[in-house]
Amino acid sequence: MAKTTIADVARLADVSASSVSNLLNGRSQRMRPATQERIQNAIEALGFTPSLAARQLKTGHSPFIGLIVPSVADPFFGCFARYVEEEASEKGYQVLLGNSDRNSDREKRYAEMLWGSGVRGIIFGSSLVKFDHLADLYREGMHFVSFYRSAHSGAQFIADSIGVDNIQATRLLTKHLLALGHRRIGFVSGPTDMICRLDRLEGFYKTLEEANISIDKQLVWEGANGDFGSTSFIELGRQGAHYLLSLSEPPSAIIAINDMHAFGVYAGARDLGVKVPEDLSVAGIDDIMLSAVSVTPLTTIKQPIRDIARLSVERLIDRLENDSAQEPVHLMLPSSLIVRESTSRYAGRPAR
Amino acid sequence: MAKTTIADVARLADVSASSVSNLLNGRSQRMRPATQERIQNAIEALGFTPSLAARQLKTGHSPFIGLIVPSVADPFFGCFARYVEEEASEKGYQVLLGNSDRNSDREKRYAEMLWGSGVRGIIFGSSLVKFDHLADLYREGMHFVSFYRSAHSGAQFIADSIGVDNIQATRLLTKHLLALGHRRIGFVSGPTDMICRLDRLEGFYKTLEEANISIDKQLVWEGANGDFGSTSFIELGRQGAHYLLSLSEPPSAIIAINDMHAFGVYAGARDLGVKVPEDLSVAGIDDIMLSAVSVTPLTTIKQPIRDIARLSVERLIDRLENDSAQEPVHLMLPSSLIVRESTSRYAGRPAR
DNA sequence: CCCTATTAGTGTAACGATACACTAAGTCTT
DNA sequence: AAGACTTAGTGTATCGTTACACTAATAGGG
Repeated sequence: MAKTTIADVARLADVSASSVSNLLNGRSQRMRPATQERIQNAIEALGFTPSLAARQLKTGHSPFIGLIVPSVADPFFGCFARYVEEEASEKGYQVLLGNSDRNSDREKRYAEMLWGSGVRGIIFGSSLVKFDHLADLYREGMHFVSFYRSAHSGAQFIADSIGVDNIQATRLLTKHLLALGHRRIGFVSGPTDMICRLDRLEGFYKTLEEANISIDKQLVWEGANGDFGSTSFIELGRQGAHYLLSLSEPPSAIIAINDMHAFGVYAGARDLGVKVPEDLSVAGIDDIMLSAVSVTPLTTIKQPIRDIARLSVERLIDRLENDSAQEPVHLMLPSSLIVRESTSRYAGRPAR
Repeated sequence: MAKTTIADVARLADVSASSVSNLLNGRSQRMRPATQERIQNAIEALGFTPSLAARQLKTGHSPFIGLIVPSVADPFFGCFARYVEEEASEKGYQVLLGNSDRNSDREKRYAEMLWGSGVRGIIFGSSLVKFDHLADLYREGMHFVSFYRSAHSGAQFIADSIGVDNIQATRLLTKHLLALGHRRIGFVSGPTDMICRLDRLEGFYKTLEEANISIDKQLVWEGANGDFGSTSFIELGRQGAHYLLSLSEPPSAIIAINDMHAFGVYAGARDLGVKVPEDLSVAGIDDIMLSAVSVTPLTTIKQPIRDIARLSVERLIDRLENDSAQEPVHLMLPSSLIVRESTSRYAGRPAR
């Protein structure tokens, strides 16, 4: 119960505390194998584990990284969090989890708590358009890796980012629906406070333009801004579907900003007796686990989430350990269209 | 960039470091309001945050709690993790996340890492039947709160537990199906290495017995034990459905060990052209967010997950802060049956 | 107006590990 | 055999905070 210290080990092994410390820190070439073994035995006999607090106080860094996601209850971010934790754990780091609800105040408060805890690197699962709330911490020396924050943001500083090309993602989706004959395509985006959403919307608009289809702003549902945090993505998707399907000229296909919203669109369509895919094609982005096995398997864009998680952790740890003042890194991984059963050829009539 | 310390604050406010420390630790009655304000201003001017490492080294405890779940990628545990984080954050604690895949070695390794990091309390989202791998840490002084570990376990020690009555849960479900006329009821449990699963199975058996229905062990699918960790709950549910629906006398209803498995059963039924609920009734346990809005909304047992999370955090922090050597606490919260559309009256024929 | 309480602070020794400069032997080299 | 070098360690100050024992000054009571 009373904590065993390096001094206890030293006493038992009949060496100085310095030698124990040397062994612990890989300077084992500085002692004879016999001494090494004696220390090793003492460590095991006492069940000694070094105090991270003391170590951190002395060395100035801790084996923790922060992970801030909108909500780990969302399957996409839950999955991301899992891979991040797995990768970090393999590299000897532990993950401190925070849920931001995409609220910049919460992000800031959380990041500051982490700084106080000695954490010097944070992975963000979301990228708010506004990033300046973290500028102070960045200047103090905090490192950030953001899931998809491309270089085009006008922030006061630029963090590393890793993700997919979101413009390309919706381009693939839009082209797919156009090829199926759809001409009135709805878009359920929710609040466009994140860069990835802005880009997804842009890919959608661009592709329509290129196909010479006039853009009807009515077909883009951004949701109510107020109650965002408390309402789940599913519920938002449902509201979006209700809105779009109640238009005087409803769309025959809907792209949702992500798969959870798409499931909400399923639910909304079902509420109104609209059948997917017969009456309405639906497509999402993310390819969460459920999308493949839902009763109507969802057409979507697969994000290489495991790779993104792995690379994010690698990037962050590299920054942490070789505090290289390199240029920020922006990686864009390929994403791919996965056609399942939720999209079908335009039946020549509106959804309802 | 250079860390500001309590001494910097003291210098600026023209007081001793002790006074700053006193203010920081709520002993503000020991100084005049004017002094207090001077210190406060200095803290803000310098953007000072105390070093947790130093504080921890001195006081011996850290504002961290561990959370170990099978996988945060699973929506149920993701949701649990979110509520735990929220509650902990409100109480000034931060959450260190670990994914165990329900592997006791991983649990142990993780718990030891946490101990080394100064963490003195862990919340477990799963309760392996075997618990002894944590006995050493328990003796050293680690506190555990487990999601549902009832008193009946024959472990070397007993931790606090909070959860629902799982026997009651499957009793409600089984009675519901019996009332709908089902007599051959399948059960997709997956590996029964967790206490909650054992109890759920027990509730199922007991209720059948009470109804004088002979138990056919064939109807209980426990899955392959080997590849467990890597296979998702959905995939397991699907395999279970394939197995049960291919029996010479298939069941007309299936209870799944949780909602994710139930979605897997949906998928498995769909693979074989079996319609839910017309041909097959399906019920789950958990009531995750998706269950209410899936294309066939799922009949399930609602777990008061938010309350469980809240109480778990409260319990743990109480143990941490008032190291009361009280008796272990075992709380059982009520759960309730939620009937949706995935269960229907027995049609008088087997599923296929 | 002296003695005792109270108020408003301060000084110092830890907490446990580490890095660096140091030393006392032993080993080469020529 | 003397000097240089290597090996195998050790001593000590330090990281930033806190708890506790301490003190100086003011206030109150008789």
